[in-house]
Amino acid sequence: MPLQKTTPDEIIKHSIQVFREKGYYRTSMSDLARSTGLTKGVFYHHFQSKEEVMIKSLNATRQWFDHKIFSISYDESILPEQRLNDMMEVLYTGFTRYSGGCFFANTVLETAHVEDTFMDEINGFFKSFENALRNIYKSAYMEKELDNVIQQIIADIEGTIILMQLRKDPGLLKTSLKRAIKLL
Amino acid sequence: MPLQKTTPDEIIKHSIQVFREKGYYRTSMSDLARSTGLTKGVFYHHFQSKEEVMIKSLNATRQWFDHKIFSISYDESILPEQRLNDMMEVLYTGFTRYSGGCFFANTVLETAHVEDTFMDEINGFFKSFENALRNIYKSAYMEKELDNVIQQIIADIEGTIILMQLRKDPGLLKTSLKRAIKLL
DNA sequence: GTCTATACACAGATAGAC
DNA sequence: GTCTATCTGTGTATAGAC
Repeated sequence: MPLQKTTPDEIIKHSIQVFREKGYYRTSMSDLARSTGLTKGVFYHHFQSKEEVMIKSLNATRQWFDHKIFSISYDESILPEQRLNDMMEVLYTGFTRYSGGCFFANTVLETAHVEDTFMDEINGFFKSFENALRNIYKSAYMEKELDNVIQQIIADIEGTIILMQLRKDPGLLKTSLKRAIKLL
Repeated sequence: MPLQKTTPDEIIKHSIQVFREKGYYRTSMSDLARSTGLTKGVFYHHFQSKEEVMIKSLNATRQWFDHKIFSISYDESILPEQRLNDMMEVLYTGFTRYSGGCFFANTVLETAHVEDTFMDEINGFFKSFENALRNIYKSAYMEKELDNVIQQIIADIEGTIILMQLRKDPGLLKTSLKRAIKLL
């Protein structure tokens, strides 16, 4: 079994960070290759196109959110209030530990009016986000009002992530997440 | 007095729309020229660089918001509730009449981690937005809570504009603006 | 003033030496 | 597998004919 210096997973991990910061169009294949210490030639040995790297980056990020964050919502052994607290805590880390804000929001704004190549992955993320919140807030709101509250929370968080990057102040996100907790 | 086929104002007006939809980096000088029916050569006769066109586009948009929307907040001859209603009505139009969402939010996410060329214009817009809201909500909230409410409203609106473009449903923005009105 | 041609850099992607 | 060289397209920007 031969040793492999660079696994696809490792390349994707670095690519995610570059895409998050620079965006899809502004990121070049050289940028992606360099971020893992590879040359373009080697990089193209692992992936066929920039589009493929992007889709796999979005998908890996989506899976990370599903497993590490949204899954908390469905752990019935814990009280809803505590689940929400835990989820918001990890959400904060997910959006601030590395720079670049929300990978999916960035990609919507960048590509929505140019191509719909990435819409499936993006829609999947926001559906999961919605469902996770819905599962927690459903006990506190009637069906009609529930949609509105979920919408408000996600909008507040995503909007705050914009302001956070503008002001370079992660503290803003903390207060946004507190507003969400207050709504339960 | 010679007739001029294309005024700088007209070029900027078209450029704004292209930038809003495609983003700064994805937009080429050919795109900008074509949007006003000019060739690249003529276009470069009017503007020196893409950066210059972008800054003038942001600035013109900022002035439009100042004059047409934010100014409503300071018209003391009208009741605060009515001023807020009017402002939200025009805000809705400003963000939905043409596609591309919020020019400034788009540009923050696209450029914030690449260059700070446009940060002055962007910061100016959000400061004006904040001040206009502050002037209306100041009577309803104590200084400490006021900041939080303003932050929440802007984040809600900007976040909703993302979701609106994802779902292609302008109705979402209507409900977001209603939430803002409810907070007064 | 307007258009054509073009310089130059860099993008995505491929070929082929080692 | 890794690297270098290269193809092809397109980007920003400029020069110069008309």
